[in-house]
Amino acid sequence: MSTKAYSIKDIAQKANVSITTVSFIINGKAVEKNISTAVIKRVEEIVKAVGYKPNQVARSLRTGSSKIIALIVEDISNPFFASIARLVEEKAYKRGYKIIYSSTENFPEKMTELINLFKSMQVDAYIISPVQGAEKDIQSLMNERKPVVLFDRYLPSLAANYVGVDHFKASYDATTHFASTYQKHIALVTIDLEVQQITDRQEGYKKALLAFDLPFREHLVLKVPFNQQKEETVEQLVGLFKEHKEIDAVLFATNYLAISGLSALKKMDKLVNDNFKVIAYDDGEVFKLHSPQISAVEQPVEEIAEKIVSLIFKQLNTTEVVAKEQVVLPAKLILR
Amino acid sequence: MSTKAYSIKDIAQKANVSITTVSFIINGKAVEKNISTAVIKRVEEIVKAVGYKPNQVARSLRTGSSKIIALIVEDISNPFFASIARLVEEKAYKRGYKIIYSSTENFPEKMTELINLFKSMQVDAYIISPVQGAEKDIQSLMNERKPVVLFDRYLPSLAANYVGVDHFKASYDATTHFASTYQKHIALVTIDLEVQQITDRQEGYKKALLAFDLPFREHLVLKVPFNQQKEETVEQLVGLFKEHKEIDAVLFATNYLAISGLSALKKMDKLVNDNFKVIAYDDGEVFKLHSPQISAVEQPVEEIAEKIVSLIFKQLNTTEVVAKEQVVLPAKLILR
DNA sequence: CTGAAAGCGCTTACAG
DNA sequence: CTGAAAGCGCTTACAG
Repeated sequence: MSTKAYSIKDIAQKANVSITTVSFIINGKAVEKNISTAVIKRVEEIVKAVGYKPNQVARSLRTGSSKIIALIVEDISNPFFASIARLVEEKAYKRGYKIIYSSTENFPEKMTELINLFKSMQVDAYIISPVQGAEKDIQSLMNERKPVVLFDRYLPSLAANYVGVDHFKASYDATTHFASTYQKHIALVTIDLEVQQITDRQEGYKKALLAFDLPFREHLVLKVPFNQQKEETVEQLVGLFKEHKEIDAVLFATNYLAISGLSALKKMDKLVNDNFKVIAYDDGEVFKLHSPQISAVEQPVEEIAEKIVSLIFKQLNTTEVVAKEQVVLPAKLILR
Repeated sequence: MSTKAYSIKDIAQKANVSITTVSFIINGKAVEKNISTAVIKRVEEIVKAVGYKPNQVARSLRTGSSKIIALIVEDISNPFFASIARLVEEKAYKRGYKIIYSSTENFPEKMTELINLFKSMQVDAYIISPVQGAEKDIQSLMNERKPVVLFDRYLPSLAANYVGVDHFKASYDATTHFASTYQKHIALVTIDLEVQQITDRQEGYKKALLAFDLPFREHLVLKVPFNQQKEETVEQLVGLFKEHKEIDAVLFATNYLAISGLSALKKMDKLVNDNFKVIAYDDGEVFKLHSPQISAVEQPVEEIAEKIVSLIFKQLNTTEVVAKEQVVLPAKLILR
């Protein structure tokens, strides 16, 4: 039963040629190496007959390339990351690469550990949604000339490839939409992380208020602690809405904050309508099926994934140093 | 800049010992092998100083173990699979294993290809949500004594480890709930796959009707083609609800069917209430935030993941043949 | 047109 | 208490 896998040696023996010849043939170098058609045919038939697959581990050890790409995100089950994971997998697979993933839960130590682990696995390239404090680790990867693409979060101190969304514009547009429909007390619900893609959203909100001569009111900006339990966030939001009855519009800076927000409203029996408008971040079925439907800032997942993969393979396909690119894609404001 | 990684040889040289000694020390066999404390200390200090990490690829080639577990599902971005992926990753990571994933999109050929690929990567174990027609491939894995755990879908012809949910009981209970609140025309919306976990849901529905002396009406069961576009499904559902105005309850057999169903209702401006009840499959924020809230059959994701991982490691931790287990967990009917 | 041999970085049976 | 050496399964520079 327990059929030991065939090795290149077995094939060579069966075909009565050297393993060199077999290697050339299975690697498509037969013609280049002037192997006779008779030999090629004989070897290929044996390969097919016994179902021989070259041992990738041995190949990796010899070539230094594993055909594996690491995907490091905060949480693979987050719908945004799960979608990216799916699309990236599909695109990489077509090019003969597999994806190995891991979730950092936003811990820099976990990030360090993961990168070391992946290094020792001779992973060929890295797609990373970085945490604050991962700069040295990522820099070390780049020093070793490993293809790296950061996404979602930007690390300003790092000259790295990056694919993300224009969060400033997204929240500027969202806030502008509120202001242009004469909402006067626009709240922003965000998290207390000092990372660029979050602060950008706050800046966009501020600047849009300014453009409409609306005052920036500190107390209308709620910064929810990162990693806080949902129940607690809902409580905080109920508090905010009760305390500031003048609020007539809310922009939520993340998907899950918007979900907590809608839960809070449901709890309070408060309706979303022209006197209380809502825009969520990242679109999803939740928002489409809500009554009324909820407007949302949609990140272009397909384009993000495509860009990530193309940047990775641009590096993988050359030994030269490729100029770093920072790609910022527009989000789409979907009004409902 | 491009610092080549240190090898065991480098460490041995620096420490003035053989690579054998270094190997024993880094593998925790120093005491067992009676290495002197002085040597141990010297080597450990050098290892730490240069940040040496053993090359996993070389180790894999030598030992035949990669410390990688393959996760093969239909679609990693499906929330159910994404949650499982997350939990399995976390649990495996704690035990020193990493997860490599791939989506089959329900194609048996992709499944075959993936398994061959993973074999050549010397993956240590397999967690698979199988497609119909993958029996031989999975059997070949088991013949090679690779730990395998199937989940979500059961393949009756295979004596394999399996973790899943009692779908018969889940839909029996859901239908019973409808019947006991005097709904008379209970529809079932399912897909046209002849896999056990789907047919079980139909059987549960049928048997529950029978128990309440309700007739089984063919035209109240809609079998949506697998892989059909959402828009088309919504149209079909609108058609069903319009044509059969007598329907007063609907059980949806999957998460996405329920979402299509709610979209259809929204489109028709038809409300969910005591005259038209709905139960969805797999719980989620969509159902909690819907107005009114939607009842749902919830699969115990945490328990499923825990059981999968424990079955995998039971096999990984022994060389003996472990008796196969079929674990069927109860779903939870959440009434709202 | 084809092959012998070195070497990728480890682990481990064997020897002393 | 420690080391020399074989070998895991490949690829490739070199030789003929």
